[in-house]
Amino acid sequence: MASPVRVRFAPSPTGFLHIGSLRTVLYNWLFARHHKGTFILRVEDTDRSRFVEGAIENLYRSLVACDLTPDEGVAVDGTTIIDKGEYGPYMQSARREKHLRYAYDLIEKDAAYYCFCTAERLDEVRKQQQLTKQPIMYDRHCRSLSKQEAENRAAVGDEHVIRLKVPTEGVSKMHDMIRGDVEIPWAQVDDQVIIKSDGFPTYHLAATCDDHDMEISHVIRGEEWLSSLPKHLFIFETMGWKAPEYAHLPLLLNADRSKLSKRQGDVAVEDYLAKGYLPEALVNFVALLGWNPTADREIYEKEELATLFDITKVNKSGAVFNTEKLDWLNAHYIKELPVDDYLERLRKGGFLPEGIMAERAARVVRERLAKLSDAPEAIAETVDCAEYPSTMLVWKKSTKEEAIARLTAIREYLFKKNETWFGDAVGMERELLLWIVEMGWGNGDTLWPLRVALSGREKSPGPFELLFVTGKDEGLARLDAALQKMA
RNA sequence: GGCCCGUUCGUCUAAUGGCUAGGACACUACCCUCUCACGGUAGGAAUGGGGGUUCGAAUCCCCCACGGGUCACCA
Repeated sequence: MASPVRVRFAPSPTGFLHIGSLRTVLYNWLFARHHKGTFILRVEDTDRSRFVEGAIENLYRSLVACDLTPDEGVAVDGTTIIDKGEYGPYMQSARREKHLRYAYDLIEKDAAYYCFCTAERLDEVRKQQQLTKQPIMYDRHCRSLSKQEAENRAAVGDEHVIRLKVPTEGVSKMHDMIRGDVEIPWAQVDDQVIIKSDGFPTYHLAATCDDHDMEISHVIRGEEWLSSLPKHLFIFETMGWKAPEYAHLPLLLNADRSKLSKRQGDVAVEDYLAKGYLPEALVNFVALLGWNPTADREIYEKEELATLFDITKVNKSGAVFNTEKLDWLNAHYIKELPVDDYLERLRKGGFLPEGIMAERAARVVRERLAKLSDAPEAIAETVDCAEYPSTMLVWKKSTKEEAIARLTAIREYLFKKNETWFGDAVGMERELLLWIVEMGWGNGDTLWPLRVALSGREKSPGPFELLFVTGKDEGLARLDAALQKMA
């Protein structure tokens, strides 16, 4: 009689979807799908000072773009933010009354207390602790206040917070699905503020209460939360609630192994998407950062990952976010796209210049793209004939006279073809190669001048592909220009 | 600094006591070839160090080193 699996992603609306968060989202999503459970989006907006306008819409857009749309919770319908599901509200700030009630329950159960210490006093205490090299913690000054006195002061309007009254000795024993058993001495755990002086709860209270109320079965989150697990478990225990199971994911790192940060490159999913990384590639890549189902494959679809997913097999150590491999994966996905889909994505991303030649060039350069944003330059180089010296037209093992002869003959040959003949690069190649053999020529001395005449470049796509791009008239014009140069 | 977590090729990883530690990216060489790209083949490249346990250790235990996380009225 296993209870249904319900997992959540609970970001604070402070900006964009971080690439590390994408992996957290993905693992939650995979876990939910694997267990036929529900994936929930809850927005943790209890710190009003950090709220960023448009952040939720932005975040949600990234989730949708990666096809990781939550089943339940906060959603964006057009331009309005709505709740989807029976466990709302899913905007944490709207649950404030509940949090407050739970905080008073905790006081009732002698697991929390009022604290009237000023910021100045707290600063002073911290300074002292720093000087004497003591652990930096709240000195529990208000913990000994009588409940009656504290309540009176609070009732009179004395500015206060509510702190958790954690045990002071022994160890907190925890279990993590990835790391196994973990123990943290209570002496290391602070009397954390759970209700701020503005009356809003902090993460520790809000997240645990909401996880309980929303019947979250498994909490899959970043490793940075592991050290505060004792507090969370303490709340579950004193409230008499069944705690969810926990999995703390290893962090994503910069190349220098520090925590992945903005300083060293893009960290926003939207930035990667805007640069023309395909969501499929991004998801595939990020899934394999910290976990791998078989060891001898790199390409996986999301659905397949979901059936294979095993949270207990996730690595314990952080993974460097290495863009080189992402590029390779993305190039692979670009090559696998159906042509129409490929062109459509280029167009949507703003990477496809106007014009029939540009579209033809887009087909030709596809295999050279690591990301869609590479397309405009590649297309331009294929469409435009560069300025070049006449000497470039001569193949290394050939002569100017031979180049002129070949180009003249080719010009004549192409002149007799109709426009549709140029629409089939593969057909052209077959026929021209045969013709070259018939004429007793070599590929190099023929194709090199042809290709240079069409591209004006040492390096370029092949001559047949270039003819496909230019079409008949432009192709002939470029041959004429080449012959002119050598005249 | 206290506490917690971690440590397999440069990077992502596989191998949960038992073949010469496997794959991928990147790199190099070769092949294909009119150039580039694609593709193909091959190659170099790792169990942080030291002690144990065991017939046998990347794998289990201990110590050290190193890295990361955390120590807010932020999440």
